[in-house]
Amino acid sequence: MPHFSVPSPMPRFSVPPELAKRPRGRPRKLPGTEAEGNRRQELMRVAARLFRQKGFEAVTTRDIAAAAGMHSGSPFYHFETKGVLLFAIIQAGMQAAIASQEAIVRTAPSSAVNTLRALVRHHYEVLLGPDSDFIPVMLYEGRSLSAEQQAAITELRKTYEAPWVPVLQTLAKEGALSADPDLARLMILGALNWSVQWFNPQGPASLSTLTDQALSLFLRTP
Amino acid sequence: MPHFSVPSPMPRFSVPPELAKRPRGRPRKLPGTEAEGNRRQELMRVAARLFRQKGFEAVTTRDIAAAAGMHSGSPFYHFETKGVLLFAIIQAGMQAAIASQEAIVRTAPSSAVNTLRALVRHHYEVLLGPDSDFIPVMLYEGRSLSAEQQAAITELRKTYEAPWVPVLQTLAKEGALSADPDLARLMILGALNWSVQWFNPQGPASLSTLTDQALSLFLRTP
DNA sequence: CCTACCGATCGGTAGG
DNA sequence: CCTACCGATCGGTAGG
Repeated sequence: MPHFSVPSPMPRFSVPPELAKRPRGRPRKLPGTEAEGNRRQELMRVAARLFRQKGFEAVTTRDIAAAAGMHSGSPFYHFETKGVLLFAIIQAGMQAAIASQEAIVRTAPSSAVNTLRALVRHHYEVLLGPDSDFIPVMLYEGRSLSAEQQAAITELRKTYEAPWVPVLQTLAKEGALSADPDLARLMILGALNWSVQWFNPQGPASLSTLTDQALSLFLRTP
Repeated sequence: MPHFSVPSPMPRFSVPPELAKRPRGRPRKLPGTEAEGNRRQELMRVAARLFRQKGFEAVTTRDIAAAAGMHSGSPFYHFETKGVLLFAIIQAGMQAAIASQEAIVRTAPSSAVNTLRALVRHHYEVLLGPDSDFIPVMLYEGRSLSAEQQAAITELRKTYEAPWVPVLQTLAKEGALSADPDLARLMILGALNWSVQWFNPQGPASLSTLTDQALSLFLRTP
């Protein structure tokens, strides 16, 4: 007699589909079930970190589940598909970045130069600051979204970039910026976004240094 | 009697491994078998286009085979693994870019500003010109390489960026560049590399326009 | 380079 | 959220 009894597998009959129907999937979120929202946000946090590190396609839903301390099927309780999870991350990241940027623009508009400085500094924070994986995921994994999802994110990007437009136009008029403001915006944001590829938080350059150097590079201050 | 005879499947016996051994895989390339090199390059070309469009992980070896007009197993006659194919693309792209850049630097060194202009223009060509998928694949898919492969590519990148260093140092000394030359290099290359994300060949801006605008943005020419 | 295949893995799901 | 599973697909391979 073996000490451990092997659990005899229940025979699985294939259930006729018409009898198998019953409501499934995520129940509507009840107000007050805070804990569920916490698990959802935890999933987004760990998934964003993995997506940033290895890329959306290279990360499996099992990786994500394990990183969140769940079993393999459980992420699908919170997100219908892996793609919906990616979209939730990117959308939340953009909404947060838009909100914090707006707060900054509202409180620091002494001059066009200083406004640009605040925008650049904030952008670096969003890209490179602690716990900031959502925007890098948008920048480098947005391609994996569906066309409709991409269109929605494009709208958020326009909203995010909107405050940059008048500032760069003003600087061009003042002679501090010597390029077409629209192209300058694309080039400046490109220079900043690329820092995700090489920035080392343990390195010598701080976000303040990067901001100062970027302003020096792009603007001619007399 | 059915009109079409169903091919009776040959029973497949599992062959004892010690009897199944015989030389397999890519035969050594004989000198003169030009056609084989052509197929290999064609595979690299179509794979690079697909990798750029959809990302390395999202492209299957079957996609690549179909795009090259082959059957699903045939790419593995030319490349041991999908990863080796990616590495071949990136390595070839870097070697070609280093060679063409060197030719440019050798023939146009009238001044530091003009040398930078030639470097920028050449870099745009490599990123956005016709049939130029290899470098964008390096920029955005290099993460899928193994650590050793990445180290090899990093060496090639250093070689590629080497001519930029003295030019930017000279411009800084001349007062035409107002930022640390090393950070400036990272930011300028970032601004250029990001153009892969938004540049539209059918749009209004030509590569010459981009080059002029970039120089105006980064340099203060009196 | 084709044919025919395999083991592993993956996103996702039924049912609880 | 767990258990137990499935169909599809994927990179890769033996043999020719």
